[in-house]
Amino acid sequence: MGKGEETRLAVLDQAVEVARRVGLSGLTIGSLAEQAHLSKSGLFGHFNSKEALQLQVLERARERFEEEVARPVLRAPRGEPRVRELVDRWLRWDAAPGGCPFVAAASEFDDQPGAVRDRLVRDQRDLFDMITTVFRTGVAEGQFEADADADQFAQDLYGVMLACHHAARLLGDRQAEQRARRAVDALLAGARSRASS
Amino acid sequence: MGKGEETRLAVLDQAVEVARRVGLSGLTIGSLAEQAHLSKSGLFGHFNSKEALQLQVLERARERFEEEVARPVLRAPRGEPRVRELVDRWLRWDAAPGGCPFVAAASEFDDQPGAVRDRLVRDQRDLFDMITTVFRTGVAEGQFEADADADQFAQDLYGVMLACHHAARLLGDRQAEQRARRAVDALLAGARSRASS
DNA sequence: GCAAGTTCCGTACGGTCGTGCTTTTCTGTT
DNA sequence: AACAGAAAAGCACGACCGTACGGAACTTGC
Repeated sequence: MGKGEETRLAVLDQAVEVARRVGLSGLTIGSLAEQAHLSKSGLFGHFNSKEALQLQVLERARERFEEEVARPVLRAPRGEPRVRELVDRWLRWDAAPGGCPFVAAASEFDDQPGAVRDRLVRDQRDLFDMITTVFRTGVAEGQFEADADADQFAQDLYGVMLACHHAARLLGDRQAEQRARRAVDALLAGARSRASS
Repeated sequence: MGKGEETRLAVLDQAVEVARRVGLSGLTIGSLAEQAHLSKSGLFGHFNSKEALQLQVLERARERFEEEVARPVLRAPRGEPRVRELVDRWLRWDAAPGGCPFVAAASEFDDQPGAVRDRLVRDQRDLFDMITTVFRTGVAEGQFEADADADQFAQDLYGVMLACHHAARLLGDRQAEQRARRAVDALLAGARSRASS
């Protein structure tokens, strides 16, 4: 890895942290350069446009999410344990200072067309697909009701995470995470296959 | 109402619409002035600072929410009908072009201290209080389990709304609202008092 | 240890931001 | 109709934004 690549990654890692707090459009070349001990033009040279920077920040955040959440989850036993592993890791990811960068970015760009929004939509779709897949695996294992709606489960679970994010972050509610876990319990209880007959 | 007050309100109403799309920090004096057919300084004179403008936008949004959602809800029959009325009106409010202005503002300011954030927290707390009150009324009516957790219900319901907001707005999912209603059904089913013995 | 190429800095430009000041235009009252 | 006060315009400012370009400083391969 050349020197350039090295500093580029360092800048991106820093930028992801900043974006958690101020969002993608809150990022500025100047302040990022300052934090990286670079000149504005020095930093700019690595990206050539602000939009490219934002896209790469998004990509880096996605990589991190896959490392810390998505991939490890697939190593947990199929079905309910895997769902719980997902929730655990997701909550941990979300609890990082500044919260989840995608949540911040999502509400910024949900009405602003462009490459960033497109990328964001793709990532969010992938996330939903990941959830439904994990859930459907549980169905295939016979742990969840055969006619349970995976898309419904995904949206519900996402809502639990968002509510936790907001309650904890904005309102400073210490019990938000605990409530989120209870909500997941209820979700799972509703999906669990009844031992009928 | 003098002329000044009249244009001030017109500007604020316009600003609320804009803030739904670009957030509170996305508001700029210049573009607002253009839309209001005013000069920058002409508009600025009504607020004297951008932060004051943001605060007044927040206040106007709150007024609107109370008119369109909070107050009418209290006229619905206590208990489950009232909860459903809340969900109905809230979904309608949220479906307005640009979505809910508070959702946009909340993730912008959840990590940026200041008067705007403080105001936002207050409003959000009031919203949660409203939900818990509506729910507890249902408990008092005997429609919901006596030991049901109103705070849990509020966070869950808020999550349903947020998930709907994001799925519909960012992902363009047409079925998001329908899923939200199903989620509310499940929530209510879980809270409904069992006709035991 | 020198040449080639990458990495970074200095500086500058046009633009927009929020914000003051002064002056003109409009409103409402007597 | 005249006048006092409010409302809006005009203009200027300093700051910061993203972007561009040329040269200095450093790496790297030979």
